[in-house]
Formats: sequence, C-alpha cells, structure tokens
Amino acid sequence: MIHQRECPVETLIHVLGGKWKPMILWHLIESSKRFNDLEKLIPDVSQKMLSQHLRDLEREGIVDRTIYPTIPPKVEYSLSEYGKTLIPVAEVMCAWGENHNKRKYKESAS
Amino acid sequence: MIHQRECPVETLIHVLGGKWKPMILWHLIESSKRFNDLEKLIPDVSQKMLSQHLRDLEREGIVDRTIYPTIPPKVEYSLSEYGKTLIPVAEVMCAWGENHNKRKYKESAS
DNA sequence: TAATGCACTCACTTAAAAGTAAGGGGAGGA
DNA sequence: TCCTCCCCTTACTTTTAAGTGAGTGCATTA
Repeated sequence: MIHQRECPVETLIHVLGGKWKPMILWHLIESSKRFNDLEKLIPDVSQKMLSQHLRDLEREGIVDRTIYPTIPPKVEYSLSEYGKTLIPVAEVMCAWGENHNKRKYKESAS
Repeated sequence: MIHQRECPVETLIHVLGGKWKPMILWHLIESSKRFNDLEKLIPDVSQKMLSQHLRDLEREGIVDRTIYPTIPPKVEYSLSEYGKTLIPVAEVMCAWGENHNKRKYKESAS
C-alpha cells in the first residue's frame, strides 16, 4: 500500500536536489561518462558524494549504469530515455534561475 | 563584486527547496493569506519554520508582506508580481513530479 | 482578573546532508 | 615487487536544516 505522501514539486526537488545532481545531469546530457570523467569534470565533488548521487539517480531511473566486462572493467553512466524527460523541465528551471540570479545581481549593485 | 556561483537550476532549487515552501506558495497562489491562516492550512508546520520560510521567500522577492496598522495588527502575505513568474515553472515541475510518483507506484506494485 | 488571539522570536535539540580520509580488489606496467 | 589505475565502500566528523517548547507585547473577550 504505497500512497503519495509528497507534493509533486517536492518529488522533483528530491530527485534533483542533491548538491551535485544538477551538475552530474548537465554533463550526462552531453554524452555518457565514466566515473572518472565525472570526477574530473566536477572538481570539487568527493568520490563518496559522486557515487551516492549516481546511485540515487540510478534508483530513480534517471541514469543507466552499464558495466562492460572488459579488463579493467569499464562503467558508463548515461541519461536514460526516461531521464531525458527531465531536460525540458531543467530548461524551464534554468531559465527562471538565470533570470533570478541577474535580478539579485542588479539589486545588490543598486 | 558579486558573481554567480550557482548553476541556475540550483538557484531555483534553493528558492523553492525548503520543506514547506512549495506548500506555502501553493496556498498563496490561490489568494493572499495571514500567518494564522497558513498555520491552519499547513497543519504540521511549526511557527518557527513558517516564519523562517516566509522571510526567505520575502527576501527573494517572491512574496509580499503587507502590514495593516490596525489593532490588532494584521499581516498579509501574498504572491508578488515577480512571484507569479514561478507559477508556470511550478506547473512544469509539478507535471513531471506527478508522473514520477505514478511511475514509482507502478514499479512498486509490479 | 484571567484567558485568548495575533504574529512572531529565541534558545536548544535532533536529524539529515555533505565532507574527510582511508581502504580494497584485481590487473597492468616500471 | 611495488606502484598505479579504476570504481567504488566504509567509518567518522562537520555542517546545515528542521523540530520543540517557551516567551513576548498588545488588545479584546469572558
């Protein structure tokens, strides 16, 4: 018996709301990446947080994790088909956020 | 010298990301409300969190706080004109979140 | 006189998120 | 042989967010 305890806006905030999740997704939109690539692209993230956030996103079905049984093993993270449905949402959020940052800048400059 | 340190998506998440903020805004979209009204409409929020979130939203320019110097003083919170620009964003977020909740429900039911 | 309503604030505690540092297992290279 | 790379996990600490409970000042109501 599962029922929705959260408001849908909170659901989305929960999915995107980790400190590094927007950045991770930003890089995965471009192309799939390996753990190490993401570490390099996001310099300040710790390995712990990167793997935790990737597991969160995987659990939500946003990213796919593909293991190539090569030697050494290669693990690739990519945006799933379902994850791609987040792109237009992120664009709207991004547009508002950009405008808000500008607004705050003007405010503090005045 | 202020520069944007945050990605715009994070900015939006910061603005909406408090535990009770989406709920507060949801009620203010409908009509302006007094402190007490909001307390009744959101039964589990504490006075501290309600006033803290209202102050956050006010600082970001999302809500207006109007004090009527009557006796007893009456304080009304309403969505500002700027705050109304959040409505379409919230709708997009909401639609995605609703779909995600359904998806998770199905998943756990299977 | 005492109690209630309004709109809060303050001090303190608890819980959740993030950061830090170290380790591990297996293969290839110096 | 020892080091390095890859992809993490674990234990511990710090920081941040949220919850708890009491108190404030003024005025009306019972």
